[in-house]
Amino acid sequence: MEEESPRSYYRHNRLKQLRAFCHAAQERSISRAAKRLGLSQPSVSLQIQALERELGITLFERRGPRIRLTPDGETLYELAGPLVEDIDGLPERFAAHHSRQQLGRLDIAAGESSSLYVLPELLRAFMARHPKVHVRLHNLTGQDLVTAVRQDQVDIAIGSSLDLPDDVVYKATYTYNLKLITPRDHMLADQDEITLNDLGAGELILPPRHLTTWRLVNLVFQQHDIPCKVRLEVGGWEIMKRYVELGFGIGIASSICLTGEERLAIRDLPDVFPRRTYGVMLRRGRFLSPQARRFLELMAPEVFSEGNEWEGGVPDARESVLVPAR
Amino acid sequence: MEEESPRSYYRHNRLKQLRAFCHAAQERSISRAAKRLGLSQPSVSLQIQALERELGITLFERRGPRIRLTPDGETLYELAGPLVEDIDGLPERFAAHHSRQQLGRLDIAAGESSSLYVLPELLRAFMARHPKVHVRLHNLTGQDLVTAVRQDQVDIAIGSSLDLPDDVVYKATYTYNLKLITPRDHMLADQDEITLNDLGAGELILPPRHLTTWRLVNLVFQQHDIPCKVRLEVGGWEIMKRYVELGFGIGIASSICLTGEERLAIRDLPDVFPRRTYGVMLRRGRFLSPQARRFLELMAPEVFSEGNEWEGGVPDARESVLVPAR
DNA sequence: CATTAGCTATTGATTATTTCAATATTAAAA
DNA sequence: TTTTAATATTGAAATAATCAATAGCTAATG
Repeated sequence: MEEESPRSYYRHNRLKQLRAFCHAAQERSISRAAKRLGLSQPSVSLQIQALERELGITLFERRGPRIRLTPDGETLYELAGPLVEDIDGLPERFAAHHSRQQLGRLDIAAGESSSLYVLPELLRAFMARHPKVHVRLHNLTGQDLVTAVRQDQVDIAIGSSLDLPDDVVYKATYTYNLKLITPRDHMLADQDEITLNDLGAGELILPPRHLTTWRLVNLVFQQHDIPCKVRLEVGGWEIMKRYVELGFGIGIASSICLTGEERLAIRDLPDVFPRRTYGVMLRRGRFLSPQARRFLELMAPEVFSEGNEWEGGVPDARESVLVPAR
Repeated sequence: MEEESPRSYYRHNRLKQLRAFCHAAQERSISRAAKRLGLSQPSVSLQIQALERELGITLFERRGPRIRLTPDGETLYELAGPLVEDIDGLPERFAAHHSRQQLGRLDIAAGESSSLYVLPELLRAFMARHPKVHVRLHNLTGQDLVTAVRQDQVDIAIGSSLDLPDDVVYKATYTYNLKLITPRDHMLADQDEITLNDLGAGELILPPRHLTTWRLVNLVFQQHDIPCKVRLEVGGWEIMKRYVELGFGIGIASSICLTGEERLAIRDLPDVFPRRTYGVMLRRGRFLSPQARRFLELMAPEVFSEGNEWEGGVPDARESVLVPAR
């Protein structure tokens, strides 16, 4: 009786059969069930017969114009009734799930500077507005950021990166300059013009190699063929500022990490240093969760507004990180 | 976009769509899903497309030869996955439910005499064999017994009834005589022949009017046009026996309730009293639960054996209660 | 006891849906 | 760039669902 191929196992429209059966069981009448289902009576009758034939059981006593559930029918109704209701109510339940967008998770990858200086304000606003979203902030740097985005380990990444693969989109949202920081009593603090040579002359304190700034600074010196003596490589911006204050040397830092409370002299750098941007990295073509979309709207409404090219679609524009934003 | 008629609401094969979707989500591949389902790749692809169209959402990112679930897709998979599995596993779960026949309920309606003298032995055996069946013994009499059977309030009824409607089948399983019971020192205890007139002469104690015996006795006296003086009507067999012992009169009782331990004289009645039968009442055409079928097999194997006309079918034979069984 | 009312089953033609083979298209990998 | 391996599309064929008409059944009614 039972065939083997998977094809035959899923045969016919089992749901339609069960629906016909369940409604008939509830109404205690095939005709009424047909009316409720918007079908003809023979249609419902045949569905139930097919179900009985395929299951090899009798579901209804049929004594002329009356039908009654058999014990088997009762059993099946108990099993199938909830399932049919659940499936037929699926669109509504889905919509409900979808509409309370407060729920869910948001995974953000960010570098140290983003985490320290860019995100706090943003996250405060976002979490206030979406108190039930569970946010996870992953600390990654450089290429790991890109990898996390490519492999869907996070919804979005915040940071700046020099070279991006084709399938990652970058949207710059903040622009910052690199600044020279020196002790207040340093020679360069009052000097009119500052040249690359002044910087390369020594005493330079740089952030760790895996940060974009390190690579950027190195790139500039190489392009201008100017040697660059580095005194110290430190583990982060706050540490660099501290060592500059203490007179260990001069540093090049993103203006983003300068709050104005430091006891430092802050000077512009020569124009050869490009402006840096911080922005969002997304896997190209990624469908964003509602939470992620909300976050992006909050972060840069003019770029990620509801209903623009991001809406459920494939982001297409690319921007070089080395080109100033706007 | 959404139509209103119930017809359009249940349209297409929603289950097939969800099945295609869920398998594709698990396999992360439409082709592999198709293979598992025994379908062609375009078939599954089209099912998923239809589902997306009808739900108005995108379930998969499609970037060339790769697909990934969108957030909406993940949500739907969480909702629909279990449902699809449940429905596709329904035949197995049904079979499982069906095979552990120990479970379930058995509703028996019975009169006082059946409950007191016929059923205990039967129920002990049945309950020992089917320890998990929940048995409910309903105490009803006369027409209520019939009503309960007709309205499916009980699975079966045990008792004897004088007139049965067409849609109730009666199967006699035990035959009993009516007996005359008197005090041991009563005049009739030693009399050779006992006539109707002897009985009607007075001192008769009868059971309550709603019992079959009462109607039967009355019928016999009426048919023979013999007056019958009743001294006392009591509430049950045990009570009647007690009052006869105490010398209040003589009684007519079913032999079924005479255990032999009574301090009574027991005499046969004139032949004009028909033999009574106790038996099973069933609604004609009723599909019996496995429990009920087991009980009947136990009660009268020769009548209700596995695989005879009762097997899921319509019992057809009728028997008059006034015709001696066998 | 025949009749009616109300329901279900059956049938055959019709319609809608699903399916497949062949083919086009796509994007990543070689 | 070509290859590869996946999905999308298409149009025709197979399959399943549907309906109108009708037959059959039972219980209730006069």
